[in-house]
Amino acid sequence: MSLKHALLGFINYGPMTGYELKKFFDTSVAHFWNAELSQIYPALKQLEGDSLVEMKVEVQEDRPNRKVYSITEPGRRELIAWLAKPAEREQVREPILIKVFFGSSLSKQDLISVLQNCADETRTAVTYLEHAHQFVDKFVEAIGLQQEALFWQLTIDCGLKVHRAELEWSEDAIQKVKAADDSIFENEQHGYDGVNDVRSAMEALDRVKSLMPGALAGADKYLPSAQGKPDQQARVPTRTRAAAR
Amino acid sequence: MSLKHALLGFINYGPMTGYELKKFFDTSVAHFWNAELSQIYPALKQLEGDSLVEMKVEVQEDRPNRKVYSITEPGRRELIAWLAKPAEREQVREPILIKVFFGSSLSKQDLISVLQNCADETRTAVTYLEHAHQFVDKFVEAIGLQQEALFWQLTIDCGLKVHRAELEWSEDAIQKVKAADDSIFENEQHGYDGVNDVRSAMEALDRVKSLMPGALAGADKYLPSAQGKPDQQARVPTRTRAAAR
DNA sequence: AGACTCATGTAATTCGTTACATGATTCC
DNA sequence: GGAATCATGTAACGAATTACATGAGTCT
Repeated sequence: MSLKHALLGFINYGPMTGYELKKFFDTSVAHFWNAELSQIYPALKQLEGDSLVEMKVEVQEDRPNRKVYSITEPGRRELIAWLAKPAEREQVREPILIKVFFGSSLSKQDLISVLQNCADETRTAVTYLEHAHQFVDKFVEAIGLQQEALFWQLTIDCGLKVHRAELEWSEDAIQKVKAADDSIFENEQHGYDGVNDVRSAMEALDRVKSLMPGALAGADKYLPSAQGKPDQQARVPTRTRAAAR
Repeated sequence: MSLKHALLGFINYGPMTGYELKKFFDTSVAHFWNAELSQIYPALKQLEGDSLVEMKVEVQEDRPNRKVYSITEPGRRELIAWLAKPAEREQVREPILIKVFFGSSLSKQDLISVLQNCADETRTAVTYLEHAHQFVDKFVEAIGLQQEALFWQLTIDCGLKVHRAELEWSEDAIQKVKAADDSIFENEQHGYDGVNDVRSAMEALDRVKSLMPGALAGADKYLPSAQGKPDQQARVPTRTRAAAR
């Protein structure tokens, strides 16, 4: 679980409270990780239960008491062990791509609007990250932690490259959609009973798979969902489903 | 919720069962959406409850009965309305970037290994998507659905661009880490009580924010977590915390 | 007066994964 | 004989979001 380790990482900078952790999240790793206070507080309790952090109550008169968490030796060891392990890949989920995938059901104009909106939002993200770069420069100078700059900037570099690629794609996609023949849009969906069609599509799928042996072999490595499953052999079914028609 | 609409999208191609839907997911949108059968079956029930799809049991002797779902008119309307709406942005979560962000706690070699692993996995993903491109070409030809090719290929284009950008970044990052001074690694963390340090860092944060008015103004638009919240004014606190030391 | 800061949480709900359960048939 | 295909699910768990709750103090 990444959240707990991210918390450990921040607490390793110095003892702090849940409230402060939230602030650090929002101003430093917000572009690749978010955490709500309602998630941070229970997570801290669990870390404490596992003896990875220690808590001290700091009594305040004018304000609510603070619970200051500091890292323990086992906590530091756990953090470093986790950091050195290969990173898990999260399953990608892109609603925009679902919309594009089923784009033939939309009018050309509606699809372009959806893509335009995506491009605009991505552009905002890129602008944000460009500022973030300068922000980090000034911040590390202000607190004298120049040795952290490389690592922090690298995370921004990643976001910038990826978002610029996405922006490029969406602008490109708009051009391709504009250039496309009108006939492929607002696809009238056929009302037939479909059993034959879906089954024959499935057979075609199997046939193409067998024509491209190993073509999709990367899937089980690439997709987190298929990890560990053996490389299954694609083949044409012997009992042809056409007999059922 | 995207899953239900993705299911609607597939069922709109023609009536099919949950089991078949899973196959379509795995061979066509797996690179940007995954769904387990245990999630698909209840989702179909809900869609049926909302009258967006209809179910017919197809009795089979040699195999378990099939529940074939077909889309209804309200279902088609709901699908098209959803497709035309601007796409939600999912919160990005990148464990690899957490590791890089706290990279100063690792040895140079350990950080390079983590990045190397990331690069290798990303390369596999790129190769997979390159094959997927050809796969779609052959498949649309086999079933005579050339009019869908553009939309399907666009989703692969997006994955390719984004993953190539990520690959470029990770190779770049490896070079930068290799070139970095050894002294910035295996950062010995200070055991002091930290209250002053974290608080002064927080003050520095506020100061830099006020030096760059509007620099991080994009955050609330860019980050899904902060959407809708008003553009808050960054300012230097008047009651200086230094008094508390 | 109203909003925001500081500071803590709990509860409900959604979304998704993993594990468990069944059972005939068919492939190697 | 063992694995996989076909075909349906349920149950438990984990991660994350949203809503709710409290309450003094400070800023505009």
